[in-house]
Amino acid sequence: MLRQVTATLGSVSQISRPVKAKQSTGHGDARRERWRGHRQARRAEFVEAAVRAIGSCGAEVGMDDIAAEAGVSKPVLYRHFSDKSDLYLAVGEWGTNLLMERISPTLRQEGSARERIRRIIGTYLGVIEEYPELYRFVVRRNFADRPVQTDPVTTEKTVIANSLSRLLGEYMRSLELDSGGVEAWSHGLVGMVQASGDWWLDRHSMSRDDLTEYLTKIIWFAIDGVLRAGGIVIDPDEPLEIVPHLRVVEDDVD
Amino acid sequence: MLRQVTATLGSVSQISRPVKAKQSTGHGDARRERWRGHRQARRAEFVEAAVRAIGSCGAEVGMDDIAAEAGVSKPVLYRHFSDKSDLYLAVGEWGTNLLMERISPTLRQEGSARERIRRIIGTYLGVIEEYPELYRFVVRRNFADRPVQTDPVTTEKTVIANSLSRLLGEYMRSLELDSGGVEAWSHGLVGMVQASGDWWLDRHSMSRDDLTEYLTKIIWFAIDGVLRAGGIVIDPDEPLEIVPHLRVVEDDVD
DNA sequence: AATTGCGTGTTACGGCAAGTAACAGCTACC
DNA sequence: GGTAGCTGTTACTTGCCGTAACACGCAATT
Repeated sequence: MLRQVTATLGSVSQISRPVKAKQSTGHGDARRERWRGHRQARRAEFVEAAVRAIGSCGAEVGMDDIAAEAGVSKPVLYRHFSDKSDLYLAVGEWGTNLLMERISPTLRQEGSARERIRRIIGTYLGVIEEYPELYRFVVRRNFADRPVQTDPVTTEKTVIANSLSRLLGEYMRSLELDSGGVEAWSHGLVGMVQASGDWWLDRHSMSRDDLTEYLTKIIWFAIDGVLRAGGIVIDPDEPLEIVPHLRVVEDDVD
Repeated sequence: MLRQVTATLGSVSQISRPVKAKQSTGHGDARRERWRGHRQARRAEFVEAAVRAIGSCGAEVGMDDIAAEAGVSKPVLYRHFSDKSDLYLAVGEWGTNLLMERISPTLRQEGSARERIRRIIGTYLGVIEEYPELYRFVVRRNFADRPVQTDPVTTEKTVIANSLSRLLGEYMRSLELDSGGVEAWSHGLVGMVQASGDWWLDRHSMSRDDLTEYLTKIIWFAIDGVLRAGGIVIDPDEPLEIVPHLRVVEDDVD
């Protein structure tokens, strides 16, 4: 199960730090080429180890812990990750990937607008409930030393919010509505779900289904309001004719 | 200006770490009592120094920087703050306090529901725009070493969300609606505004007024939807008859 | 077959920032 | 005067990220 997800991680990693196409750099050497796949596999393996270490040690793992979990010593880790942030970022990608792998199929299923929202939120809450320590690790970021732009969570949240932006933007434009607020709304909605999940994870004062229902309700109202303001009324329980397709990271490559 | 805000900080600090009422503990000594006010003043002074240091050094200030800014050496700092988190928490409180000091008066003004929402959001965005480094410092938390419950931002966000909960809860109950989702919604809305602000601060891809307008719009739609679902319709531009009063931290003391 | 490139791995160290002795002086209560 | 509680210092320890230096293995080149 984990393996399947990780299998796709290599390509994702390429996105953040694209592999230099080093074929024919003077002394064209087949050796570097030969190892490339292996290096990716190794990286993924270490990311998995990190995920396991986070699960056992909690969100405050050190590099030594992760190295130990992977069964190697620290310098080995640093051959594959430039620094802690790099690894953390990879872990974040792993999490995003897992989340997307679970959300995508629900989007391909039939369902009304509200039902789709419900499934996305339910899936999200399910994931953070399943990996609470990983979630904390990713979300409670500790990168005071790094520039803001490279911050893992910001990056991951941005990825998700951007997907949502594209989705909403398409809808809005296809309905010929002003899409000026779409980006802000996307980031806002993502933040809303994240914050609620954060709070819920700490307190657990209601069931997951209840929270899912409450969030679905308010988000639907928000979207419905925007549509109504544009003169469009959609029945929340009618199947959607426009089927959305999430494009997560692939579009960002080229 | 800053001084005014800080003047109230002493009492806020008491909330998080209540001063042991040590009068008449065997050897009732007037000396401790005499210094108490002084210690609070000192703490506040250091918090201000920290805020200044954050402004100049950026969010990744060290304790040495702060000590230098305050014109003392590090151990002095540690006489007033048990550790870094303690100081950070105090800085967070300072920020929350500033925010609340600015929001409160706008709530006492007349205005429709939508206008009130707009003012709160606009004020919030104004504050984080005015203190971007401070904001990053507080929000991009780095406390992997501390238990989750004592996390500064969580604490501060919870404070705000709780105020909102009380506010919304009162409304809902006075309108005889189900208030079960109020807490989740509050945390969600706070997170939504925070996330949007975060994104906006990084990108600055639209004016503050535009973002305020977009957020106001979607939040109003959300609230309006909840009310309509309960059979209540409120004109967003009519003055509110039920005037809210924010009670921020005072209620948490006893 | 020998060399060379790129991977594997180790132990031990450097460096930076948080936090802590240990020490010394000042003021006001008792 | 003695002492409690503050003022302040320099110099240290600790912990963790990250690195230097060194050794081995395998396959491609020569």
